[in-house]
Amino acid sequence: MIKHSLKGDTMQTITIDEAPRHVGDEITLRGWLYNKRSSGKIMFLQLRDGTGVIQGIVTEPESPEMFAIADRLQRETSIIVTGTLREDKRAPSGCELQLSTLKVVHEPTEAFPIELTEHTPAFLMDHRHLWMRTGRQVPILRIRDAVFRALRDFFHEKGFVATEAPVLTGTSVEGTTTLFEVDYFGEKAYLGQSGQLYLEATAMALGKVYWIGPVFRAEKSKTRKHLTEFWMAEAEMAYYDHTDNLRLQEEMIAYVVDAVTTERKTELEQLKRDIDLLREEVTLPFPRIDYADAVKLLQNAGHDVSFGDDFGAPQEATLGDHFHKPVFIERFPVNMKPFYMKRDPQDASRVLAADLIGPEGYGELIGGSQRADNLEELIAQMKEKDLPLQPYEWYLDLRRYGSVPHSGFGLGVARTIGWICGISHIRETIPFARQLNRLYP
RNA sequence: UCCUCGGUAGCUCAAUUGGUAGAGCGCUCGGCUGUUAACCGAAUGGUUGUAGGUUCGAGUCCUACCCGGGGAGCCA
Repeated sequence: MIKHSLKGDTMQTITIDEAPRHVGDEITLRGWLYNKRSSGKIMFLQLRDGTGVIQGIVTEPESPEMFAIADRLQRETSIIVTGTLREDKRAPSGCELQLSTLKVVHEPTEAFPIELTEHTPAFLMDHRHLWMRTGRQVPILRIRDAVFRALRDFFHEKGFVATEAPVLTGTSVEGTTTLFEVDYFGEKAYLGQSGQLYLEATAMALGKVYWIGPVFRAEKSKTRKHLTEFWMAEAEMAYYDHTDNLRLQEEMIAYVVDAVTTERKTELEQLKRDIDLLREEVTLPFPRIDYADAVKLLQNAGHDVSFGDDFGAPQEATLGDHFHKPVFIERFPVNMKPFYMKRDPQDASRVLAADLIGPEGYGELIGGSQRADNLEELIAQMKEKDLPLQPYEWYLDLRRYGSVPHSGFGLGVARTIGWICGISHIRETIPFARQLNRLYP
């Protein structure tokens, strides 16, 4: 609400999501014409403003001039309307606006390209800047906002400090083949694919830290689960061991789902998401399964996997279906994972790492581990992977000056949003997806 | 990089064995006082992805290339 009369009577400007609280009031709405239907001398204007869609009514006998103007308006004309709100079962949203004034702000010069009927994904992605105004896209992006806010609230309540990792880096965490290279004043630099190493340093300064930021992977992946630029929520905690790490992760997921299903219930319903199922999936604790047991489970389910294999999409789907919940796969063989993970003291062939596999086929939501904190062990692990020590001297310093047990993880935000929304492709979870064949718009 | 499917009107798709390229939607016009992606009627709309080949004749068959969808691998 922008202006409020003390008498509560005239010309309040409200947003559409506030409409149910203003039934009987004369109000102003500012938005865009989403669609138009008419039957002879009565016209139904579907108005959207980013918070929702509401129906406006114009009839010819009562207001012939306004009817004539409304009659010629195309979809996505920007308009400001005033009128009286009233309940009506026949209206799509349960209430509607009897228009008293209609002001045209801008009329489109051409027909709006996004029709309300079917389009191909390629066409929609080419028109992403316009597609995002329509249908499911508005609720999805509002849920994205709620997910980000829930993550920040969670970390704040847990005493974490928000921090940042640099996007431009001179070294890579896991190989340069998947890095975007940029020219940095004649030197090679790369767009960061993880903030983890930097967050380890920051955690030694601040205790518990997190950042939510973009990371970049130059992988030529063409799947519903991959983007080349995506947002990760990464956390790093001093004095947290592997068990503490998993407990924090599951609490975070449950917190986010609880917050989003409460705050964005309307949007989830618009997406036809089964909210009860979603809430049931995140009851704590999440199952934990040893990597070796996961291999056996998959073998019994008919998968051709053996110890030492990474799990592909079909295997992840089987695990998700088996538990009907997010499930931690823990203690992977060392050769499957990067150099910085801590070896399991009980079995040096395994690392204290866990991936969180989402239910319903959404794949890996989180990858995390306890980090190697002993200098000699870390150097030995780097040598096993043929990594040069020099670029990592600053990282090794963290093990030279007051090293402590510490753990962390990275959450794929887009995949999490895709799972919460129940949509099949994560390109719809970000305003402007960057993919193998997609750099426009 | 590999597998697979596809490219025909602005959009989504059809077109029999190789034989006159069509429909729905959108835009435009007309009709309808409760529409729900409204409905009904009319009109508009084409270098069939590109290049070459076979043929009396190619959207259809052949070759090469380009672009895209889905999936795999890799990963979050």
